[in-house]
Parts: sequence; structure tokens; C-alpha cells
Amino acid sequence: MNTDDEFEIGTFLPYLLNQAGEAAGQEFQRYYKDRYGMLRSEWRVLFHLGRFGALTAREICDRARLHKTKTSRAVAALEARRFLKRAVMVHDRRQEQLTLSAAGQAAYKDLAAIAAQFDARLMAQFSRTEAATLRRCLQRLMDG
Amino acid sequence: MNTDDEFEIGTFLPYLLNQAGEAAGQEFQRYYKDRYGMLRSEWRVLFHLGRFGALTAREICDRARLHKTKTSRAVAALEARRFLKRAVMVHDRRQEQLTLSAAGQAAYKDLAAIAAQFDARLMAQFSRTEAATLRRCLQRLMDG
DNA sequence: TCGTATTAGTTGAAAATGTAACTAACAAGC
DNA sequence: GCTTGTTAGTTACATTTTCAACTAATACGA
Repeated sequence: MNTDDEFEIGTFLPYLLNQAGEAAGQEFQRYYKDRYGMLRSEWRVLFHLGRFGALTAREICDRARLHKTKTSRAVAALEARRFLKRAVMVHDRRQEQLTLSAAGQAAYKDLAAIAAQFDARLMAQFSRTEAATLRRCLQRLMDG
Repeated sequence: MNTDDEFEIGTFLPYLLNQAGEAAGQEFQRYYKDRYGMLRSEWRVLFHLGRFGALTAREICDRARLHKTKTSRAVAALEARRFLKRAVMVHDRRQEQLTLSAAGQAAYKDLAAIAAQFDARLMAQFSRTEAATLRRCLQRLMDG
């Protein structure tokens, strides 16, 4: 029933990427979920504000490749938890400058440290060249 | 990497994997969604039955790493579209043997061919060794 | 063979997501 | 000024996912 040219899901790149991503992110996801009750989109918004400082929602959408409704909801959730503040911008009152509160920065620092640990542990199973190739390929897939 | 010790999301493996997976799967997802009205879990169930023949829902869960509720609903949806049939197993009446109908097999063949095309196009941007390394690393992440 | 535990699969409700429509502010042309 | 179009962001609604509870069949031990 299976000829040689039969399609193999086990080598189908989108499938591999999804499965690998799920497996790799599982522990970290459990951490920010259990400890902070966050969703992935919330963690991403928190990260971008923590890493890059004040941003508008639009900038977060672009940088984090997050849809604007997800961003909007993530910002609202983080605001409700007092992790960030909004400030309407003077020259364009449609936009809001978003910045982390002290509590938000603390959460960011904690999560970034944990993420770095998980990342190190994941990468430890690869050689230096494997790691470099992996990241380069993933980057190319993202951009392409 | 960056000079300071600040965590970089751009190199965080789970993030890269998710983004790359999303980007890579986008076109294929649009295809099976537009043409067959399928969800990802439905495509995966269809694939496993098309590729490996008759399976129980449990076996699909294990092989496709799909939660049993997702599998259950995917099977129900495929059945409603007359893509598969169920047959209660004699020796254990809890289990059902799932098999594709002719229409289901036709859909599988079409989708597998399209997937192979997309895969080839994605892999074309990598050298032979890059492709090998990428798959090997992803496989290791999945299993680990 | 009776009671308890386990397994296969389904279901309902709550949470999250995606899509499209919406408001409010700005911009550009006249 | 006014009209039209665009952009930032929110909201409503339908779809999808998740979680926990559930049924039904089997397994196992006293």
C-alpha cells in the first residue's frame, strides 16, 4: 500500500515545526501560566515592553507578529493585572504609549531569566554548528 | 547573540519554532481550509488514516500527538463529511476501527500531494546539509 | 462474582481565537 | 471649512480549544 514516493508526515516541515515548538515550549508555557496566569500573547507583549521599553500597540503587533485583536486583549489583561500603564500620545490621540509598571518589570525579569534557562537546556542537546544552523533556518522560514 | 546578558526573544527557541511553524504552514492551512473546510486536527486524522490504514482513535491520538477530545471531534467531523467510517471492534466494544471512505482517500491523496509540493518548496531554500540538520534537530526536540 | 480501577471515547461549559464590523482620530484634497 | 479615505484600537459574534465530568466496556483482585 505504500510506495516509495508516498508522502511522509514525519518529514513534513510545518508538522515538524509545530510539534517541535509545542514540545519545546511546553514547560515554559506551564511556568508563566501557573505563576502569572498569562497567555502566550500576554507573555509576548510583556516581553517586548520589558526588552524594548515604551511601545505603542501597533509597534508590538509588528515586532511580535501578533494580530491587533490579540494584542489589544493582551494589553487589557496586563493592564488589569497592573503590569502596564497606558498614556495617550499628545501628537496623535489614537495611539497610546505602553510601559511596564514596576510589577510588570519584575515579572518580565523573572520570566526572561526562566526563558533563558529553558533555552539553554534545549540548546544543550545540539552541537554548536547544529544550533547555528537550526536558528538560521528557522529565521529564514520566519522571514521568507 | 547580544553583548549584554539580556535575554533575546529573537533567539528563544520555542518562539522561533512557533513563528517559523506558523509561517511555513500558512499556505497549506489555507488550502485544506478553503478546499475542504478542514481544521488542522482533521487534516492530521485524515492523514494518519490515509497513510497507515485502519486505526482506532486511541492510536491516532498517540501517533499524531493529538488530545483525545480533539481527535474525537475531528473524527466526528470527518464522519459527517463521509470521509471515514467507524466499525465497532468485536473483541473490545469500546474501540472503533476507523477507515477512510473512497472520498476520504481521494481527499487524502490530494492533500498529501499538495503538502509534498509545499514541503519541497520550503526545503528548496536550504542546502542539503541544512535540510538534514534541520530535520534532525526538530526530530530530537519532538522526541526529547 | 462482586466491587473497584482502568481505558475508550463523548459531551458540556468556559476560555481563547479569528473575523468582521465598529468608533475615534487623523490626513489629504478640494 | 467639508468630504473621503486611512489608521489605531476595540468590540461583538462565531468558531475552536481546553478542561473536567461523564458513559460504557473491560480488567483485575478478593
